[in-house]
Amino acid sequence: MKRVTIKDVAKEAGVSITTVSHTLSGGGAISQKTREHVLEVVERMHYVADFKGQNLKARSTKVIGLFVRTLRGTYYGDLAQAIYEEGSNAGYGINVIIANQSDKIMVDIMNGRIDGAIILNEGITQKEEELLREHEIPVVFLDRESADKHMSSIIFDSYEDGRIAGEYLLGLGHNRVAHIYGEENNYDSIERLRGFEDALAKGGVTIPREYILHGNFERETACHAIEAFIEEGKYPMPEAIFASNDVSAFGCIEGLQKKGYRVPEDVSVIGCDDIELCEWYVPKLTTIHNSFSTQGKKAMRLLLAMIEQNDTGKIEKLSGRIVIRESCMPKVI
Amino acid sequence: MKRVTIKDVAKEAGVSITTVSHTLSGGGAISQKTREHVLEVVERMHYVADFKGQNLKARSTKVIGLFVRTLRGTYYGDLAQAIYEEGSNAGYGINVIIANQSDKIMVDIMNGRIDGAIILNEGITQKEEELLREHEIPVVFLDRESADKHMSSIIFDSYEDGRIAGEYLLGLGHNRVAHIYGEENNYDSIERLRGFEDALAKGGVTIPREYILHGNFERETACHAIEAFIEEGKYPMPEAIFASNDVSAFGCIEGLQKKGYRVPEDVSVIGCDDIELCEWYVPKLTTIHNSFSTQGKKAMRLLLAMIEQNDTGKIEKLSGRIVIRESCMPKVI
DNA sequence: CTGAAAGCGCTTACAG
DNA sequence: CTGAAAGCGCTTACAG
Repeated sequence: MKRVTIKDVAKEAGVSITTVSHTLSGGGAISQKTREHVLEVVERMHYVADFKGQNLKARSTKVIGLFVRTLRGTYYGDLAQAIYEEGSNAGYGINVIIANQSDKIMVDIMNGRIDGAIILNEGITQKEEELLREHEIPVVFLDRESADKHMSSIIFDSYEDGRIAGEYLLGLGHNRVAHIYGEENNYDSIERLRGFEDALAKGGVTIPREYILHGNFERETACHAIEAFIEEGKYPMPEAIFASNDVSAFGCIEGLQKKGYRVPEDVSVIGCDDIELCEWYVPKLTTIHNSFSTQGKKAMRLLLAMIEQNDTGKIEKLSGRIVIRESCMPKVI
Repeated sequence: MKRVTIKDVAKEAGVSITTVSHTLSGGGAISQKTREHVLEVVERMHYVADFKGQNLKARSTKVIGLFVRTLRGTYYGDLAQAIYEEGSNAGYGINVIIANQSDKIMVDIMNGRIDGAIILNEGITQKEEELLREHEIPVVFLDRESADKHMSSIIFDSYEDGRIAGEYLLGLGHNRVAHIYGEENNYDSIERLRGFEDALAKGGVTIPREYILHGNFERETACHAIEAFIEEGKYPMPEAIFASNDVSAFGCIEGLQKKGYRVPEDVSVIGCDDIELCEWYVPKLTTIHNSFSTQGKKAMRLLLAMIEQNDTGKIEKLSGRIVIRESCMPKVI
């Protein structure tokens, strides 16, 4: 790589580097004539200030980091896009950093390359969280509830999602219901089931252990789980199923159809998240809508408020809302 | 933010910053005793070397940038993931940078924050491309054919994709075929249609202008286009349709079904790309498979070869292959 | 209005 | 084996 430095520009223009720096930054008084001349040379030499040299002194890098474990799946696109848009408006760039190992992530956060971080990574330990806190690095978590002077969280109210699903199925008259559980030990999986059970309990319905199948948030796993349940044939078919996310709801429907059950005529299925595909699927999926772009937008705003206004961090929960489509129907009596 | 610098560590450990730097980098001989002591202090103070200071001198940042216009859609996840994995193995981090304006992208590339770039952005002009070339910045393009000492391209052979689709439909006996065109002025749109037409021509089939509908790579647009075509009712129904990508194929199928046509019994539909959804859809979509993870992997390898081995850039085309599922069937005579 | 100089946090010959 | 010093590419008081 051939780098053109401020020195090269200064020499070429016949001025000091101070003058070049000032005309570029707008700080300091420069005569119209000098300014124009310097700008002309800068343009001609295609000079771009080195990021590292520039920010070594100036500190703020005006870039924020979004740390994720993967970019696969439909969520991340919406999330990242919203963060990007919100950041751009405020003059910040966004770097999406894909990383698994939490120790490496910590280095990336703490090595001064970014002004703040938005983190979606359950692998960050309690200890590492503490470190972020000590070093006063502005952070917003998307997967846990932590707040401090420089730390915020913006998460979905998964308990509420489950509660809404339970209430809806109950209202439809179903009382033999099943659940496709999400990823093991995942916050959302746990909360969605908890909310679901609490809602059902209010209607006097409990959900037996055998009716909790494991979908791991995956289509295939969910499909196999429901097929296995049906093949076993030990328990009567549920009238309705709440799947912990849309993808596993699709898998569940696929399994049901393979075994000859119609959705929603024989079994109602409700999902969670409301990914784009819900609208295309046959039957169109009834689900609980969670807006990832809202999450991204709010996360960025919170982060910016901490960085620029020195605001104190906080925890915000986003509520889902039900989107009724075609995959559920009232119990036929 | 509270930054712990190498100076702080040196003072705390009672050694020079040279010693701290050496024990951390492994360069220079340090006694076992000093090394352990320094490491202990580093650990205790949670010292992480500043990225900017470190690389200002050392030049290489060991991070490569992936520049995209958006992260929405299913392609980017696979692409970014593959690049990430390939880069990790070689000790490189990856920063996905979402950006639209090509001038801003140029600054991000040229300001020395990355060692090389993988670019998926048609907005980069000829002039800007020239600039990259002059500055000898290692770059691989994912959306154009450019090669130079430090510049490579790795693209899909979209002409071949179209050709395969045409040959397949022809083999099925169809001779009244339509096409759902992709995005206007897009390289892939153009090439896919060109390959498709060439293949058909070999079988003596031409595709009239009226049978080229505009889907813009979008589901809804494709759906409306085919519905409008049917409503107009001026031309006989095509026996088979090649959609420029899978998403518009889904839209096309949806439109056909709305109008009472069955796929593939009444009309065969073939897509292009082979996104995950093809496997789930009803009917499962026959399509041309393009592997975005292969593209990402190869792009990263090419880039690394240019950066580390000083290899010369080159252009590589990836061929698609047909994946036959359920959305096409032979012409019934 | 302009420039010499100090300094940001690091690395790296070089001397001892 | 250890450290003082130069230097990476910038910015920013400060002097003139």
